[in-house]
Amino acid sequence: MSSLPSQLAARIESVTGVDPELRPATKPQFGHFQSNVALRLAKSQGRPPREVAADIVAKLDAADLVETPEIAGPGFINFRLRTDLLAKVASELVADPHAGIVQAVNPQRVVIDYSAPNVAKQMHVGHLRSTIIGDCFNRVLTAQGHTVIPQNHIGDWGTQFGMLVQYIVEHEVDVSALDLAETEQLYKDSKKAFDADAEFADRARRRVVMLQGGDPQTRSIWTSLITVSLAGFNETYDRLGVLLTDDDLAGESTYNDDLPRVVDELEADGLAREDDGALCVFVDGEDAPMIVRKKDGGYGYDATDLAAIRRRVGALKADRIIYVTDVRQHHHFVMVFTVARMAGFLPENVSAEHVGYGMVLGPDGHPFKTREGGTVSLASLLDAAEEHAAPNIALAAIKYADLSNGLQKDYVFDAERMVQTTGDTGPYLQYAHARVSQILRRAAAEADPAVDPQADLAGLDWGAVTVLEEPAEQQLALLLSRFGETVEVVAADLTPHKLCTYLYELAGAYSSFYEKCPVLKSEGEVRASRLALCAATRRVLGVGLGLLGIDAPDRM
RNA sequence: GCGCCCGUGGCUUAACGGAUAGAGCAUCUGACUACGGAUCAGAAGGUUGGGGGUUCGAAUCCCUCCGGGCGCGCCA
Repeated sequence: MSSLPSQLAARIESVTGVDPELRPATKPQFGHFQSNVALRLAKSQGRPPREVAADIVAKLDAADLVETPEIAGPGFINFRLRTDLLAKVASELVADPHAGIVQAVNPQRVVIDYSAPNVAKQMHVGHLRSTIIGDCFNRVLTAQGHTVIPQNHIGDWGTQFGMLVQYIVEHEVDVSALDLAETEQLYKDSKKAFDADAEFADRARRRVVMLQGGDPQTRSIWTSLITVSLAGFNETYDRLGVLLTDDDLAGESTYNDDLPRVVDELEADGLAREDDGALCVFVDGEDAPMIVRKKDGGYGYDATDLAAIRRRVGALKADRIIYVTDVRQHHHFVMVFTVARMAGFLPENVSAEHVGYGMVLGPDGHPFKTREGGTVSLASLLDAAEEHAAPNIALAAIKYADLSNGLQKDYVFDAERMVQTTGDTGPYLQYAHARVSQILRRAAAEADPAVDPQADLAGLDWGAVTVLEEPAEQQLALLLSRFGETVEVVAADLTPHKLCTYLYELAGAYSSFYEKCPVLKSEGEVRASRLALCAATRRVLGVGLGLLGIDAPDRM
């Protein structure tokens, strides 16, 4: 069942022949939805816009959906949904297993590449965004009925491991006894040795060859590093409350064996050729080539990403691939997608999108660094927020702050502002959810004193919304009806901030309703209807916050 | 040098070519024997960086200038 505006839009289009571009009304006096279709058609028809509009309204068959449309201003057509329809939609939200989220007609297999921390290093600010954003996409697309295949492309391969393993061998370190912070220190020490000591650097390079060749001792140490790292990552994922598990791991090393074959194919197809010692793919319109094999015979991340695409399309059977990395890599992915298309790794019917996000900035407005100039660990950010609020609220604050603005913009990490419970913040939404839960809890207890106050409120039967007399009730019902269409847009455009805006408006509409329309103190049908409206609000707020990866507490 | 992104009230920010540019914070007024005031109602605050152009209509599209960020062959 499609959303109300898409049903209405279809009816209008059957009259006009073109997309009516139905949009939520910009102002309450313009009704619920507006269309500018008459303005656009006026020119080609050579008639006054208002006349065209009147013609459309006369031919439109939608009395079961909307009141008589109004023609306003230069020729806009304003629509107001029937109140009984709004009541019906709101009533159905509570029992609907999908809470109004429209299920995909053609479910896809969607690969989402996100998080991607580096082995032997703690997760830092940069990983916060990738992890939170990717987690949100995962939840939204899953809720629509798609099969999401998360891919955690961890940095577990490359020259740095030669350096690190060599250092560990020479200093006889027992990796299994270390935690992630300690391996990160080892990494820094080995880097220092690598830069300062040419002989060590040579030994490190030979160690890379041993790693790739499968030398048992080297592999054993490498495996230990991964084990220690995963323990650290999983601790962070657990704290962040994200869906990633070890099943989603597909690090760079995964593709190691594919690289020669991938590159050979490119060369055989005539796409790749040697230039200045390196094997390159030149792309029209790009001044620099993609280097698929380095001068020294090694492979870089271009080759790895091509191999990953090939596997995601082939073995994982992806219909859509989404990459969540920082915006600076945008051009890299444009190149990878282009070359993958040229090589046939990425067929036309599989889409590939790069979602770039901006940087997290420190209080000074510059990229977040510690006082010593090092990277800020993700854990320390969580600690900072928890100084101001309980863990589940602090986490909501961080996630909401991260998701509520356009993704590609940088933002300043300001813990105190994020945890504010007033205004456009995560805790404000949680508060609205807690307040609506309180009303339902009290109503349940009044109806049956034996009811467990901790009972699952969603499991109770709250009846139907039958009365929408007050403007505040109508506005709340209208917003509830828009949940499905909002999720559709967010899933298509990968724009979580639109879901944030929606939920904030919903929480605001509920707060206004809460002030103007007593629920428990009202009587009879009005009381029953308002309780049902509360139940629907609680459900949509809860499910909506869940799509953002944010906890919706019944009390706080 | 080439390319991409950005510039919206004091601050943070929304707006898929449409009506009077919409919010939040901060500021100022109101509303508490309260369904949890962790709230609500309201006020004030904007020539959307400047200048041209296209359009019935531009924050949005095009040109140009100014300011800021990022990326440009063997790091990922």
